[in-house]
Formats: sequence, structure tokens, C-alpha cells
Amino acid sequence: MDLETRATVDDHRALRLWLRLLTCSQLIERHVRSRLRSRFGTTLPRFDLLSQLERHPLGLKMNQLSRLLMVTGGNVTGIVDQLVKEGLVERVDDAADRRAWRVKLTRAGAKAFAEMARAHEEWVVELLSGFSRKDADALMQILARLKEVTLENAA
Amino acid sequence: MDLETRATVDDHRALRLWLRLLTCSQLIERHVRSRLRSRFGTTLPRFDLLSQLERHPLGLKMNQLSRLLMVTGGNVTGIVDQLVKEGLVERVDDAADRRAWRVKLTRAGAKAFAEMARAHEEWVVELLSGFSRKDADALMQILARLKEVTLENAA
DNA sequence: GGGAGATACTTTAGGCTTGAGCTATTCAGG
DNA sequence: CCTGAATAGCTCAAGCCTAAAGTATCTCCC
Repeated sequence: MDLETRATVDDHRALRLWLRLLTCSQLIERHVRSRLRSRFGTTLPRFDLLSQLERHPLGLKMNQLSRLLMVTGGNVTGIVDQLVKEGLVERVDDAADRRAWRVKLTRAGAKAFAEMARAHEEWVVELLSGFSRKDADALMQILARLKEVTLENAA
Repeated sequence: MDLETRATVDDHRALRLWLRLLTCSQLIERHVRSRLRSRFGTTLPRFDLLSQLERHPLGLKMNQLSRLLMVTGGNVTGIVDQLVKEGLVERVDDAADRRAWRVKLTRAGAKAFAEMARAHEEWVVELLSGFSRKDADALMQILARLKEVTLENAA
């Protein structure tokens, strides 16, 4: 096999890897979305946003949320608007910067999130049951490298 | 460590695995979407649909596309409508079933797709450059198992 | 052949997401 | 101080996506 042929094979390898990664990700994502909808009448983006706030009890600015969730600012505006309307989240003025908000979980939001998070974890555990501990550990490590490489090359 | 504690740790393991998988997938996806947009003025769903048609020269029915792309039928209707309007795809009557269409690439569609596919593969290869052959092979295998397990458990 | 149920597709309403363009505020240098 | 550049956030149009409901056709079975 000459170099050029090998290069082509390796190229297809990268492509197939990406397609398989996407498939796996979508399979899990669809499952979780569907259950969030049917059990809690909510969506994955809202859940993700609450999840970030739960990890940051002091609150987060809109652009911090935007970075953590890997979505654009305009998107965060819309989701926060909804969650405020539902009473799960509140916008507090940022003392240090009059342009900025500090978004926090309300008491009701924290309570609602705790319930959803428990169920969410159950779903994922159930979905991955039968996936060996050994494979899971290996996958975590390889994905760590993949993330690193991708971040490097995307810059 | 008692059983209950271990169970909790394993649960978090599954959750963290899923979150990392999602992150990796999103990193690559965003990169590809952004380039499809800036270079070709198109989107990932349209590209994916063309890609499926390219693999099936005899054409595909709407519901076959829906299954292959893992999206709902209504969604496929919208995307095909657009691609027809752009002249990349055509709807042909299915001789055997008057309810159904057979969607095919037009000559222009095949040409446009070939160009995009070449670029798409380059982007992915570039993005994954530095990811070792060994890791890539291992990842392919583990993801195959993950896909299998997930499909099993989702049913 | 005829009716019940399945299937192929479309439509609709509602939510997510983006990129571009806007205002208001902050910050850094002169 | 001031002024230009950067930053925080919002709005808007357009496209993706879903679930649910609607129409047309097919298929099976009596």
C-alpha cells in the first residue's frame, strides 16, 4: 500500500470515526430529550442551563452561561427568559458591572432541578447498563485526548 | 467501599461519560457546521441528506431518509423541499406506491455534493490530526459496543 | 370486494439555534 | 477627562426539529 492510498484510508477512518461518534451521541441525546419531555415537560437545553446554575450557587453571567453551554448569547437570552417566566431562575443585577446580570436558581428551581437530575442520571445509567466498566474507563480517557486534540486544532 | 457507595460512583461515571461524549461531539459538529456555512452557504442537515442520497443512487423514500438521518418525517419534508427548490434533489413518483416519493440527487446535486464532501473530509481529518491511529482504532471499537448497548437498552 | 388498520407523507404550532446587527456600559490610552 | 475599542446583553430573521393531527393510499383478511 503506497502512501497516497494509505492517506486516503486514514482520511476515511477519521470520517467514519466522526460519524460513529455522532450516532452514539444522538442515540443517547434523543433518549434523554424524549424522557425530559414526557416526564417533566421540559427540554434538554433548559435542563443543561439549570445544571450549570446548580454547580455555581453564586450565579453566572449570561456570557458565562453561553460559554459553558457552548451556545450563542442570543440563545441563552431566550432560555433564561423562559425559565424566569416559569419561576425557576432569577436575574439579579450585577453590582460590579451595570451591563451584566447574575443569573441564579430560585428555591423552586433548585428543587425542580434536583428531581430532574436524579431521574436524568437514572436514565443514563440504565441506557449504559451492560457497557463494561473497563470500556467506560477506556472511553473516558480516549475522549479526553480527543477533546484536547480537537480544541487544539479548532483554534 | 460498600455496594451503595460504589453504585453511586458508577452512576456518576455513566453521567460523566455521557457529558464528555456530548462535548466531543458538539466540538466537531460546531466546527463542521460553521465551515459548511461559511464555505458553501449550506447546513449540516442538508449535507447529511445529500450524503445519504449519494450512497443510494436509486433514490430513497421519505421515510427511509427519516430513519437514516434519525429525524422525524416532517423534518425531512422541509429539508427536501428546500433542496428541490435549490435544484440539488428531485422527487420522482414511486411506480409501486402512489403515496410515496423517490428522492434522488440531480446532476447538479451530485456535483455540488462531491465538492462539499471533499472539503468536509478535509476538515474532519484536519480537526482530528494529532489523534493517534491507535486511539482512533480503539475508539471505533468501543463506540461500536456503546452503540450496540444503547440501541439494546433504548428499545 | 370491502372495511379496518397500517403506512407514506404533509401540515402546524412551538421550541432551539445561529449569525448579524443593535444599545448600553466599561476600559485603556492619550 | 475623553474617546475609541472591547464587552454584556438583546432583538431579529431564518432554519432545524419535534410531536400531533390530518389526508391519501395500501394491505390484509374476511
